Amino acid sequence: MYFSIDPNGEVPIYEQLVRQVKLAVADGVLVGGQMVPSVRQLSKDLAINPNTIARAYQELQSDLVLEPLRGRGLVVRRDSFTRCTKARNSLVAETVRRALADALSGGMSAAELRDLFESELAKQDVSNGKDTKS
Amino acid sequence: MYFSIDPNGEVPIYEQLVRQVKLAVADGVLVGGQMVPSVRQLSKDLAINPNTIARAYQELQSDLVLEPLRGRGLVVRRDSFTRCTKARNSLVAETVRRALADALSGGMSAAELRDLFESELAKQDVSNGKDTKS
Amino acid sequence: MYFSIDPNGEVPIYEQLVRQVKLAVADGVLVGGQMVPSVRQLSKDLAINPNTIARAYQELQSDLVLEPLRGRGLVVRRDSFTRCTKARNSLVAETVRRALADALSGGMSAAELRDLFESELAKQDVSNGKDTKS
Amino acid sequence: MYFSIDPNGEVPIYEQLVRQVKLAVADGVLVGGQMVPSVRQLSKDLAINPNTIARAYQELQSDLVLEPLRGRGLVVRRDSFTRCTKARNSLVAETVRRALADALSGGMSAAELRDLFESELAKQDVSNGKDTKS
DNA sequence: GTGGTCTAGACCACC
DNA sequence: GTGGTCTAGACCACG
Repeated sequence: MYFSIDPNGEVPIYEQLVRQVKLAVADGVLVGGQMVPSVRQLSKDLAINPNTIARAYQELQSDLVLEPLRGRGLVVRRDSFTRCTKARNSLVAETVRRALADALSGGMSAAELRDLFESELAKQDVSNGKDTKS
Repeated sequence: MYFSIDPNGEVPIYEQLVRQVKLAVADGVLVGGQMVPSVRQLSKDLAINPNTIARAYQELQSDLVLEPLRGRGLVVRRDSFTRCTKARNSLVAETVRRALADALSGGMSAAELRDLFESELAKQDVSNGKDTKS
Repeated sequence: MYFSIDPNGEVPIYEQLVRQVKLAVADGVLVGGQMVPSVRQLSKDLAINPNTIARAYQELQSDLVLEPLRGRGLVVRRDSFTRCTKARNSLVAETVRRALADALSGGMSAAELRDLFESELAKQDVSNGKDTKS
Repeated sequence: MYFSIDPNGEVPIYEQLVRQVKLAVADGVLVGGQMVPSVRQLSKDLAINPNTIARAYQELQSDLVLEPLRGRGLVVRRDSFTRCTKARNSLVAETVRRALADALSGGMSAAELRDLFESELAKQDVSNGKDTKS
């Protein structure tokens, strides 16, 4: 289970991590009870400062997604699947809402918008389709 | 023609302004040759620091949306409609793309996603319907 | 409005700050809309690293006690009084509960416990009485 | 005589053990000369790392609560009852003091505080009453 | 001026 | 080994 980080993107690194962990839980890639990579390990793998990883893990704890096994590491909470699914839904809904608001206030018709949505969906769904189908 | 600014939102105030001007041009609410409010005027109307307005207008000039009318203010460039429409399209496309990426990597099915999109579209399209239809 | 920090105590500095801010809001010393000292200012006043202050303020934001006025600083949210009062109550209740649990499981009688409580209350209430009464 | 450990609580496991042993001595559940369970035994019973048990027992020896019986294990010192009672008292007093400090600095009135104390006392005293009385 | 992010490196407690 | 805390200092975006 690995994460892909864009250190030069506009969204902070720690937030990319937080989001990806939540999405992974919602997707079922990370399941309750499973350990996440240690701070030091991830730090090496992603070539990112340990403090940045720690901050992401910290936020995931206060969001009740991870919990500490003291002295041993961090695990995904068993009750976090529902929470992460909800988080995913509101995250996506919010982004969709922003897209709609911009589109409509910019005079884009509902038809154009729907076309754009479907074409983008076709692109991304295909590329992920193989994994999803298996 | 007024703008609605959310001073506590996550997107910077100056960027909200830039975006709203571009969307207004794409929508046809602002047309070539039309003057935009003066920095001082907008600053009072929106209760926002004049520097922030100035920064937005400056960016709109370097984006070739506005141009100065020597000593009299700023006007919408006559060739900016196409440009703003393109900007709107790529802006919306980008947001849609992000929503799709998050949704799919979080295990949301294409069907769920489409439902969410349509329901949000129904909400916002209805509320804007009157203006759009005219 | 100043805070008293014990840098050598067992509780982390940033948490002492978080708690004191919440208690100050519950007490009415900090009211909605009021600005809190800037990170740099507090950092100088308390002789504490700015990052530590920032972390406390960060937590206070995610706890919906503070909100940013972008570019200008942080203010107490107008709806945080109730929240902080509740936080105070559960904080105190939790501590009392722990004291009771230890006392009873250690064979201390309810009478002894009540005496101890009243005597400590007399001590601290007197010392704060003057300020409270005014 | 068994201990109840919360491995995810905020207080370290070894300290929970130390405290519970002292409280048991103060309560009279553990008396001078009595043996405590072996490290290996407790480790299995509580599903806790033996090192953690060992650390707690070590601390209890340096606190003069336990003493080794050469080659046979650890026993409660005959003079430890008074010591543990004092430890219990200062432990409880300290916790009460912290609760009071937080309550008063958070604007909670002495009356509210007393109510809270009595209600919590009623709860816990009732539930422990049967055991205590027997 | 404000807060936010990231890096670097040190030290600690816990298991 | 694990995470947690703190310090130091740099850089950035925002108003």
